[in-house]
Parts: sequence; C-alpha cells; structure tokens
Amino acid sequence: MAVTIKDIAREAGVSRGTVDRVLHNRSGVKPEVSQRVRSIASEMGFSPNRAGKVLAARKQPIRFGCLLPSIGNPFFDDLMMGFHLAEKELADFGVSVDILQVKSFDKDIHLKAIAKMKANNYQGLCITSIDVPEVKEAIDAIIASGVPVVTVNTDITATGRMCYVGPDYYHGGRTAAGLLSMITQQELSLLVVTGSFNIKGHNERIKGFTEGLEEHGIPFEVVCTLESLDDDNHAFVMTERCLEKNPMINTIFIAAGGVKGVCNAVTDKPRQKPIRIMSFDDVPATKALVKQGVISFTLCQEPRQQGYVSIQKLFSYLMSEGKTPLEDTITKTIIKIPENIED
Amino acid sequence: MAVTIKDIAREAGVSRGTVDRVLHNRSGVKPEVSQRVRSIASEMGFSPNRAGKVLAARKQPIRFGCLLPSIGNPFFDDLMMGFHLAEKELADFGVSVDILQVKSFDKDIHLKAIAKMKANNYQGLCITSIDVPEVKEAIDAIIASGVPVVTVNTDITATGRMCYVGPDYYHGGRTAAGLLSMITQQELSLLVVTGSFNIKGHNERIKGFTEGLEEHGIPFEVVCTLESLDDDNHAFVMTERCLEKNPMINTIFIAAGGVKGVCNAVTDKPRQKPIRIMSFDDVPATKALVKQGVISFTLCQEPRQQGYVSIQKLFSYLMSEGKTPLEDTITKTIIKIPENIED
DNA sequence: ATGAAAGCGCTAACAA
DNA sequence: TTGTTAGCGCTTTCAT
Repeated sequence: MAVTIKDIAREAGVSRGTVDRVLHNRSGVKPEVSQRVRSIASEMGFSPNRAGKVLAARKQPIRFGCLLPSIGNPFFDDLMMGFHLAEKELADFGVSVDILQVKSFDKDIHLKAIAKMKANNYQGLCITSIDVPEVKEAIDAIIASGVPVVTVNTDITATGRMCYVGPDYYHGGRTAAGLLSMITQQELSLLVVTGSFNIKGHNERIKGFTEGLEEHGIPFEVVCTLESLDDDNHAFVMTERCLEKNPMINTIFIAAGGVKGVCNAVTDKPRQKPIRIMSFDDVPATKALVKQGVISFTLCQEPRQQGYVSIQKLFSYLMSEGKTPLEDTITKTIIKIPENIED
Repeated sequence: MAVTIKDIAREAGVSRGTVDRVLHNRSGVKPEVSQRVRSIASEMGFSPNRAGKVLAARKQPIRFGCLLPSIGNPFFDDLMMGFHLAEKELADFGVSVDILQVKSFDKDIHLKAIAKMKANNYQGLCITSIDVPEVKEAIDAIIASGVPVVTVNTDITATGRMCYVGPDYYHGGRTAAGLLSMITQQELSLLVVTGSFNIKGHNERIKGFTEGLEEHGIPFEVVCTLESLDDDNHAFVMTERCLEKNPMINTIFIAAGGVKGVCNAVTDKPRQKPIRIMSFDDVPATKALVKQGVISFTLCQEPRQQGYVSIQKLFSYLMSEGKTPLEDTITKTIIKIPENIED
C-alpha cells in the first residue's frame, strides 16, 4: 500500500493539514516542522494519489487551453482528435479542454490569441505558434505566472516551456531521402516545395532531405524551390509554371501543405516520364493521392498522439505538483505507402 | 457537472445505498424501485466517476494477469514495457499487473499456465496463446466466471474474449509486397522463412505478401519455404543449406523469428549478387541488421502500444462495469528503414 | 427491503 | 502556527 499524507502526519507527529500545507509550500508552518515533514515525505517516498486529489479538487475543475493555427488546415484535425480523446479520458477527473483556433501564422493574430488564453486563466496551455521574440515573451509571461505550457507540433525554443511534443523535422527529411535511395539511384532533378521560407520545420525537412541524399551518394540538383504558402491554388500555379520552364524535373519533394495543388499541376498534363512525388502528413487529400499512386510515399508524424500526449503531460504535471520528468516527446516518422495509408 | 449517484438518489427518492445496489445488480431491492432507479439513471446519463470508484475500492486493489510466450523471445520485451507503463499510470488507482511468462507454444504448457492464472483470481486477463480448442475452452471457462479477457498480439477466435489488441498479419505481408514493388521490378526467386507452419499469423503474413506481389504484377517464384522455429541456430543451418542448393535465390522474406540466423547464413559467404532481405518486428538483433543494410526494411507492429492498450482496456471495462465499447484495436504496420529504425 | 454512516486520500475552510 | 472538520463520489457495513 502506497504512503499517504496520513502516514506522514502520524510519522511526523503533526496533523494532515500541516502536511498538506508543507507539501504545497503554503505559508504558516514553522520552518523546522516544514523541514521535518519534507524529509519524512521524501524518505517514505510519498507521491500524491491522483484519485484523492481529483476528488477533493472537484469544485475547481481543471481547464486546459490549446492554441492551434488550424483554420483552413486539415492537418490539425487529427491533432484535435488527440486533444478530445485525452479530454474524454480525463473527464472523470474534472478536466476540460478548450481549443482556440486561428488562421495562418500572422504574428499579431497569434499574440492576440495568446493574450486571450492568458485572460482565461487556464491551468495549463498547449501551444502551436511561431518562433519569434514577441511570442516567446508572451509565453514566458504566462509561465512566470505559474501556468505550465507545452509546445505542440512546433517548438518555441528558449522559453520556459515545460516540454515539446512533436516531430523531428530534420529526421523526417532524412527518412525521405533514405527511402528514396532504396527506390531509385537515378540522378534527381528536383523541385522542392516548401510552405514558407520562414517556417523552421519546413526548412529542416529540406535540409534533412538534401543531406540525406548526399550521404547516400544520390546525385541531385535542386532545379527550383518554391513556396506554396500552404495554399493549393497558389501551389498549382507555381508548380505548373516551374514544370513548364524546367521539363527535366523528375522528382518533387513537398515539405508542407499545398500537396493537392502541386499534384494537380503534375497530373494535369501528360508527361514523357513520370514525376516522382514525396510529401509529408496524411490529410485526406494526400491519402487519396497516395492511394492513386500519384504520390510515392508520405511521411507522417502521429498528430493524434501529439494532441493526446500533450494534454496527458499537463495533467501529470499538475497531479504531481511539478515533480514530473519534463521530457520532450518526439513522435515517430511514419512511412506511409498505399498499403498502410489507412492505418 | 456530471451526474452522481447522489443526484439519482435524490431524484428517485431513495438512499445512495439503494442506488448502488441497483446499479450493481445486487439483491435486496424491490423490483419496482429497481426499475425506477434504473430508468432515472439512464435518463440522467449517469456514468460512474472513476476517481470515486477507485478511492472507495482501495481496500481491494485491482489485479490483472498477463500470459506471454515470451521466454527466449525478445519481441515481447517491448510489449511488456507497455504493460508496465500502463501499470505505472494506473498505480494510483490500485492496479497491479502480473506477467506469467512461458516458453514456446506447447499446448500443455499453455493450458497449465491458464489454469494457474485462473487460480489467481485476477480481475482481468491479457492472453497471448495458441488458437486450439482446448485453450479456447479454458478461456471461455474463465470468461464465464465473469473475468474479462483480452487477447493480445495473437487472437484466439470464436471465444467470448472482450476484444483483440494486435496487428493485422495479412496486412503486414501486403505492405511488405507493396514496399518491395516500389524498390524493384525484377523477377523474384524467393526464400520464405516462417516461424512455424502452425502459427496462423505467420501464414497470413506470407499469404498477404504473395497476394500483394501478384497484385503488383511482380513475377516471383517461391523457391523454398522453411521453418525457423524462431531459433537462430536452426534458421542458420536451414538457410545455409537452402541457399547452397538454390543459388538463384535473390530475395528472402522472413515472416517471424530467427532473423539473425537467416542473415548470418546470407552474410557468411560472399555472394555474386546481393540478396534482398525483408523481416518483421524490430528486436535488437534485427535493428542492428537494418542499420547495417543487411535487411532492407522491417515491418513493425507497435508492441508497446499493444501492451499498454490491453491493460487500459481492461481497466476501462471494470470502471464502466462492462458498459464499454469492446472494439478491437488493430495496431499499425510501421515501416522501418535505417533512418527511422530507432524511433 | 432500505437507510444511515463510515471511510478511501486529499484539500480547503474554519477554529484555536 | 497548527489542528479539526467537512466533503468530493463511491462502496460497504451495520442498523433498521
């Protein structure tokens, strides 16, 4: 049987109330008593019981807030499913999860959203945002007020965030190169499509990819690199123009959104030789294209897991009063081909 | 705020004790009262609170038993990690997990083990065993006594098991074929290595593989099929002999254990042309061989997830008193190549 | 057949 | 500064 505050109280010769005060660093305990209780607690290996805590705290339910740049981006649907799954599992423990969705990566929009979340006094935050100084400051201000923050999907470095839950973008790019090197050894004339030159994750994928190709000794030339802005129409136009100008292109590496637009530009016209396409993630449009064989493979990052794990981490953190390992969770790079795209 | 037994009691004009009796089908309640309470409960959408349940039940902790044919088989290490992770997460709720390990797939050993588990009066069981009538009977007897059983990793069909948690073996085989078809179009002279002709999962992998090849129009011939008995030494000898007799073999499909033995037989002698090897799972030996490039790719099945999920399912089941969706969980087919083998 | 009460581990409000 | 008490949702025991 695990040790309880009652055990500690008995052992220390004080009341349970005093133990509770000590364990929560509340004022009003004589330093020597506090010291003794503390040492006894750690000596006995005390760890608070979640069920007890939850039950006692039922009048002040736990609320978590999540910020996602998900409007118009179906990628985040799976991630939100993860949020909701965790919320459902923790419902009995008084946990509820609010999701604040914004559109795009505009700095002011994000700052406003973060201010809004702060005003809501959540007990914990999951944030997918942009890695710029103003956002960092805003987040650190929240953390300073004692609210734990988890960065999801995209890290915001050098803040006091509790941990990061998401993929290793560079690793994703390298895996693409590794798989491609198994499929073909021919010289690659590459079109690289990124989402935005300003988004670190996209750049890292590209870097991982090209460095991986070099390591495998695959000869390649990046004929052209363009921004899709995660927009299919824009991607379509840019890709079409690029392919027309550069008929030698035989391979397309899509590091972000706009997948459907790129693929449409490829399939719209008959090609002498097929163009091999790689992509990331598996939004419905991408799934369909993989199944049709238009895309050779797509590399996924367990978005559902990302949502689920971040909420669970926040909860664990609160339950253990910060005495929790704050390790990052790096999600796997999942290779999907037609056969396992529906897994 | 969720509805509690207190609410129901008030609404029905009875005491909480009576509500509890009704909800647990215990005797000693007038049928009409029972009926009323029951309908009010479902009307109000009552769902018992886990924290409350757990706390009240603390004197009779929850014990789960797990049977695994894991002795001498490192594959199950990850699965056991999943068991332990779930146990750790549920420790506050009084859950403990016992693992009974046996060696091999011998029927009598399994029957004896199952009898042992039954004698231990666990509140729930996770079982990886063999799909034969005697085992089925033994399991159904346990289920009849009211203990929920989850089949893990290998299903035991046509029993009253609550659900199956594990891979789709056929699907794994097909995925291997799909990936292989991307890598090569040359005619395959195949050596197929299975673990045992008597294990359904292995046979299904092979079937999925060959049917997948046909669908992709890859010409192939199965030159030889042999049993490794999941033993490296045995696999080594058999493979060596087979390769000597059949020098045209250019591809090896390993559907089960003995991976290291097969690979050693391949690498021991210099070959005119390289032999392509595919395998399943990622035990340490396999991981190393993938990284060395001896194995082209290996297909994994989330063993850790299997262990974790099965325990969580049992717990959910007990907590909700059987009013839980009893859906199977089919784990993903995860493609691993050198780049992502350590994920 | 049913109600009342105690207690699981913890927190918070109130007393002292 | 510290102890006492009530109560979170549920189960169990005892009393009626």
